[in-house]
Amino acid sequence: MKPEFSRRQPVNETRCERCSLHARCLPLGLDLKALESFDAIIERPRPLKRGEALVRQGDHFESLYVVRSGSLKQSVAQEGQRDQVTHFYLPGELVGLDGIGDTACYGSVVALESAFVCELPFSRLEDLAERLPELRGQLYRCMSRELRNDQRMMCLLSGRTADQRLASFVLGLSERFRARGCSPYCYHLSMSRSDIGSYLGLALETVSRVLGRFQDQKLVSVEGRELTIHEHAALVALAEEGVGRHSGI
Amino acid sequence: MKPEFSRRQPVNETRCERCSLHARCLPLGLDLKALESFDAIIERPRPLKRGEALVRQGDHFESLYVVRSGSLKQSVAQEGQRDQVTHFYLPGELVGLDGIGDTACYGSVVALESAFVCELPFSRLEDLAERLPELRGQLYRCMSRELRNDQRMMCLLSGRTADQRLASFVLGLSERFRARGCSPYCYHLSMSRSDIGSYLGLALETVSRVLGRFQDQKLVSVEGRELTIHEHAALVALAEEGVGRHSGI
DNA sequence: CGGGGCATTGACTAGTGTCAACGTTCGTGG
DNA sequence: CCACGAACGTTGACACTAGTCAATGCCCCG
Repeated sequence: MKPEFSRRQPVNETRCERCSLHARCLPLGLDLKALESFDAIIERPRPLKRGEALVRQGDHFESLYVVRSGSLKQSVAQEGQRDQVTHFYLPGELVGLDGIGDTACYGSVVALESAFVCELPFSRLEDLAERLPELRGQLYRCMSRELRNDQRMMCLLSGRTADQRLASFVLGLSERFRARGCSPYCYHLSMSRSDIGSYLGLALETVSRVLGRFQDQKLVSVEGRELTIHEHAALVALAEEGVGRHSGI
Repeated sequence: MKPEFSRRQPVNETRCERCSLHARCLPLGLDLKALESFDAIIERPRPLKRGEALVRQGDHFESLYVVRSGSLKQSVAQEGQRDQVTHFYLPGELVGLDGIGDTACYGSVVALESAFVCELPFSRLEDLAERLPELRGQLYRCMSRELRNDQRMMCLLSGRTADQRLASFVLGLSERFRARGCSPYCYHLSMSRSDIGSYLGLALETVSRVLGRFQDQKLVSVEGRELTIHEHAALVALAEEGVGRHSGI
């Protein structure tokens, strides 16, 4: 019988060395000795319940976090405007990079379901990076990758139709699940339609309608939050289709 | 008579020590000795003519660049879709952070007018950062700041009306000019309406119409590419107004 | 002087947002 | 264990923002 993560003492389970996310996590490429030093600065994982906040907008920035299990969303509150969801985080992803060098955290990060995270106090991470060139490189790479992701998102938001946005979203999650060894064709949406809408710049009603349409067209099946992809290629074609908004070719 | 930058031998003019952008540039906070090491790795500035490319999408990533004068835009070409403008760069700003850790440059960067840039070969910058903790910190801070900017942009694109986007855009440029010691109330737009539209996720006709409306409302004057802000406060109010799209409060 | 890029303006319309009503699921507490 | 309420999701009707297409004018450069 496989021991269930949340039932066991988390302390031992979280040694990086033994962590199943090792291959996709920040310390990628560190040798064993370096990995141990890295391991030593991790604050032992914090369990979060659905809806619980990991950081709140405006909190003093102190740490990065890596998702170990579960999923989270980042959202920013603006001037009497509805909260805007800016990121979803899956296991192995790094939370908080946008707070570096700023006093306060840019947005709130909230668990979408039960989750565990590892905390990396940034000052200790910086000290360690001084001695470990590999770690430094990894940090740069992570931030840069995030910059590229954000830019892809900007392109998505400014140039594409609702259908294209949702196709990209569904495919993006699929890819991220695949990379984690989960099924890329059948997965669970831990976020609400409203979260998806906020993230994609659409009304939640539009999200619902477009997913319904995708289902009618047999591209996917959606049952509540369970999503199955039937026509991957068609979704890709849709997402990349030349005729977005202000297309002009 | 003030010597004009572009007429003099650029080699001497570009010593960081003497550079007027010193206070807003990457080596901020380095002591004199460190500054000299930093100076030593800079490839001497490249002049660019309007429309000339600094990097092309897909080029092998090798260097970061700092704008010394003039302005540039980054744009990414996607699958048979019109190019999408993702950034405008003003003097002192760092170009290319999104290429770190990737083999290829994410987008093309093109001069919007005559411009000079300093080239920082990344491998040499990394070596130097090993010895200079201050420089490391600056790099992190720059990347993180860019992450925050991109996120602000994502919020703008996904939640706000055309009027709000343009108000934010005009104010954002104003702020950036102010920080550089230029007039925040009267400045030159080096980009076309089409570039602005692409950047803001609007049709160029919409940009033109909204700027026209702002002018009718006496918020700004626009004559070609010369822009004057008359009612700063009103623009701020407009940009922050709670009723964007899918507002719901 | 002519041409090409850029900007403006108008007419029309498609795509989404908004509002509203209703259905479904889940969790809580009696 | 069941009943209730709240949160979430779906669907329809309608309105309106912003995109598209098209015509025209302006300005700079060769």
